[in-house]
Amino acid sequence: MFQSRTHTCNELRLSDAGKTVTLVGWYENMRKVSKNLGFLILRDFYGTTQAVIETEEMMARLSGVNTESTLSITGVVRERSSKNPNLPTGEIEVVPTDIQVLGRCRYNELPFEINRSKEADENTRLKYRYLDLRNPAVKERIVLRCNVVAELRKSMMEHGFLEITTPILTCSSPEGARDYLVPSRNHPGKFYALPQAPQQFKQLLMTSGFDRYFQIAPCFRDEDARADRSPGEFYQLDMEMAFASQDDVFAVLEDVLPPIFAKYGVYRTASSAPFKRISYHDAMEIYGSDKPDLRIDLTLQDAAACMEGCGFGPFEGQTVKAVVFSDFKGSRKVIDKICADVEVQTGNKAYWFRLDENGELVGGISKFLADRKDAVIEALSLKPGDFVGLAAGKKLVAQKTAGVLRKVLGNTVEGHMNKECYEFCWIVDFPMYEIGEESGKLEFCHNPFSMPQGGMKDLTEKDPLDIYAYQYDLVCNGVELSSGAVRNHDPEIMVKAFELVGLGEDDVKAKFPAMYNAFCYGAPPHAGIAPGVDRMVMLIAGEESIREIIPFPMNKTAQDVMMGAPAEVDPQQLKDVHIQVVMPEKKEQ
RNA sequence: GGCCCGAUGGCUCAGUUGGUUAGAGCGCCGCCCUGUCACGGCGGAGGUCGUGGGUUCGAGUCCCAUUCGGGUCGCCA
Repeated sequence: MFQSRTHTCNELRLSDAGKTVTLVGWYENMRKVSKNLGFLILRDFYGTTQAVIETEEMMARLSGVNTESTLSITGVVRERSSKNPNLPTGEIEVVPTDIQVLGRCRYNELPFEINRSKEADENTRLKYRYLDLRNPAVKERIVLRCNVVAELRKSMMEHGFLEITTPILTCSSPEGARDYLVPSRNHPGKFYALPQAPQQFKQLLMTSGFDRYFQIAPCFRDEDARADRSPGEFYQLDMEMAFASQDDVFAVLEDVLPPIFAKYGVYRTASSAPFKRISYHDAMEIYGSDKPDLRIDLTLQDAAACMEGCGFGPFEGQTVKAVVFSDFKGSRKVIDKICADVEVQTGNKAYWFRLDENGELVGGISKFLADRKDAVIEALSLKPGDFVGLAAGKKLVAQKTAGVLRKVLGNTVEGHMNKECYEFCWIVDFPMYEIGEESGKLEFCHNPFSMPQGGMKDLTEKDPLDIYAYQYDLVCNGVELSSGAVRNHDPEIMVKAFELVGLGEDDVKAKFPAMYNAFCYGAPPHAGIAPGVDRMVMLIAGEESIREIIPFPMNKTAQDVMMGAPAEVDPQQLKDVHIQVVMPEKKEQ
């Protein structure tokens, strides 16, 4: 019969010498030194402990037992004659009197070596995720996630927020991402949708009088993945506050997040309150991004004026943005790599030149600037040793490309980035409306729930494109953690806001019936935000891929290669929910 | 859907302007080793080079198509 362990594999110390103990865990490996002497490493969740095999009998117990089998080892703790100071249990070893195999590993070759699984092909790791997770370095990320989530909960509760769960089966939202649909058995032809976010429910909770709500909320969106965006499902620290302003929301997160980042992060320092606030307009002008990495001290400058008429085709009649990098030490090879990276990430070219130590413009597009050297130096305030990166195009394109160039430069070349910290900032004052690129008509910039700054007055009097929303983003180290807003709780302002984009009261009622109706019964002003839990843990862990901090991630194409999802289902199941599958036509050759 | 990169033993990778029998490290198997700890030594097994065409006397290498994976743009209120 299975005998419970007396200690974990990270517990025994020199003071335990002489005790009889039982350890359980995975047979990691054996360093066999002779026929009857070997050092077996047993690993459990907590750590590893060495067992010394020094009798024929015990060696025979392990004959034919593959590594990664689970074992129970009972024996006496003994001081090692040669200690290993690098291990917590390195001063002792267990001399077995009994070894039982608890769960046999049937394969002597694994898809990858457990302790090196992070080097293996990602699809193989995901297929054998249960083996990948045996790797302490992989498992550690999941433990970290647990700790961070627990701290978030604790801190939110301490700030007076109540965790309230909201429905997973709800209805399709007419705005935003593609929904995941769930067919209804009892209501033929009708569908539930998985929530893209608990947005409307949390606003309804405010209307019901719950003053401070939060939830570690699962969110579902059927959109394509990125390195920092898992497909299908993700978690948000969703929160909402009644009778609250933008500043009230900021104050809570400025209090909650930095201590957790500093405690668990790979970097031990985080911005303290208040975080820097940057308007959307300024962020695009100065950083070329609405999610600037403030660890990089480079900024964008306008270069169109001093480049005008220089004869370089891509600059003609375009906005030109420059990033000046002082004391540039990169080689030509590095410059080419930077330009190539920018092109991959933006689809647009980056250009450059340098002001060398002798005060001459050299490299890149410098030959186009020969006739205006002094003017360029003055306009961009250049000093010898400066590198100038450039991007051109329509205003937004030039800004975004230069923004990526700024980021790549800062990350690649030493001198203008202090990596070892978490720099938070708020991006505020987003425009309420924009002219849609495809439609050419006025559209909501972000979401229609936000309160326009200036309220009804601005909606009726101002040019819609000059109206800002109480809409904000939380950014950390160049990663967008969250959007949030002061919500529009006034049905009249809501209808007016919709009228500007050609919709009316009927549309508001049709799209958000519960919320509209609820707001007609006396709603509190309220505001909220929903930072992405996965992205926060990713930043805290210092991981580049979001898959490293999710226990069972899907691959890029939203498949679970371990479980085999998505999968076909039994025809009867389809019949039950009144679904007929129409396969897409195959492409003609 | 567009663009970029990749695919070579179980894992990670090398493979020259196309050239004879496709290599290395780790892992695995066998033997040796009485204090290892990334143990060491000797030997061994294991590869239709993602798939299908093509060019060529000859293709891992060049061309075309295709599949899969990753990154990115679109998309993500």
